[in-house]
Amino acid sequence: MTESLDSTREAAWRAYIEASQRLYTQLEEDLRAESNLSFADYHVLVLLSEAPGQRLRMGELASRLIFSPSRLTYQISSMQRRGMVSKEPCPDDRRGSEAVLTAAGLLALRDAAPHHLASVRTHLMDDLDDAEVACLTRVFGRIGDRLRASRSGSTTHATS
Amino acid sequence: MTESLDSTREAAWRAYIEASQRLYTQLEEDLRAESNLSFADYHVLVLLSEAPGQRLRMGELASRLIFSPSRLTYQISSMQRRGMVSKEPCPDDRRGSEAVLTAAGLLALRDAAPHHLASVRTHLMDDLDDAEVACLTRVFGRIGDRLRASRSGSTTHATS
DNA sequence: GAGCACTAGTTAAATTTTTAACGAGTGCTA
DNA sequence: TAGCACTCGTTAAAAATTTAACTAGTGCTC
Repeated sequence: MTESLDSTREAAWRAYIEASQRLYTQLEEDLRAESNLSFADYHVLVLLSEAPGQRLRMGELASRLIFSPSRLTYQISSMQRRGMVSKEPCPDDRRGSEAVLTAAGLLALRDAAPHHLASVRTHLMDDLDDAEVACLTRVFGRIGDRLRASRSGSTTHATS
Repeated sequence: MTESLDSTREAAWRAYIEASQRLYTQLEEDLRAESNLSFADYHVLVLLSEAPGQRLRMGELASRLIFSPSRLTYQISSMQRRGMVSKEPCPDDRRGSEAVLTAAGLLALRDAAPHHLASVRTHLMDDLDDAEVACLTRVFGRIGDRLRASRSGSTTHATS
């Protein structure tokens, strides 16, 4: 199966894909153990806590999380059951609704954050020197930008 | 929420986590569109194709895929239904079984590989210069090693 | 201002993944 | 060689995710 990826790049690809998977698994496990939150829960809490009014439209939240609409509906209603967010109809667009961070949600985030960030440090960041950090930021920033752009363009018009 | 991760590293972490998620989503989508395979299907096919006798013990396969045992059972039985693998009892250990690549499975891999690798190139590798490739290999190789090691150790003995 | 294409989000069903419990086999120890 | 702790992998039920309709609302165009 030696096709179209030189061996240097293939090694990079394999190292990346394996380590990413392991890292994600480990972070989820730590988060669950320390705070009883999933990675998605945590991410929702962070995004809402940073948003003006600590609230976001469902669609906006979905696109930032890279979640499908229906997945987000499920995610938010689960967090609603657990008291971390509430949902309010959107004032200017009666189709829409917004997810709002509750006091309990903010509390949960404040409790979880130190552990989670420590976990990110131990499993990833403490291993990296400054040049490597810069490299990751540059590489993944660029790739994220390109993917974000290609995805927003692709639905609208056909390939031709 | 400024705790325990300096802003440079926080930026790296955010860029990484977003781009990784987007990349994974994009690759899955491409793979499914071109070959009607999931990322997991493809990965199983690669591992089996490279294994001696094109066969692997369930446990071995699970640990390489970073899958839980039950998830692998499901994954393999799904691929079995689609004719890509078969399952045989393990000769030396009557508890065990091995997954074996079928001719159709190998065919499916050969069909899918060029498209998939092209997709890895377009969405990731073509953007990287040699220094960046080296950086990724080094960083993720190291992190993967550490996570692999910590995980195998952790079940056996307690923290003390 | 009626018709219509499009957007926002939800719901229902099917699929996948996790969690927990289990059946069978191994291999050590007494 | 009986007992027992442990491993291998599967199964069953619960939870999460995807896929495919579908409801309601928007905002154009005529």
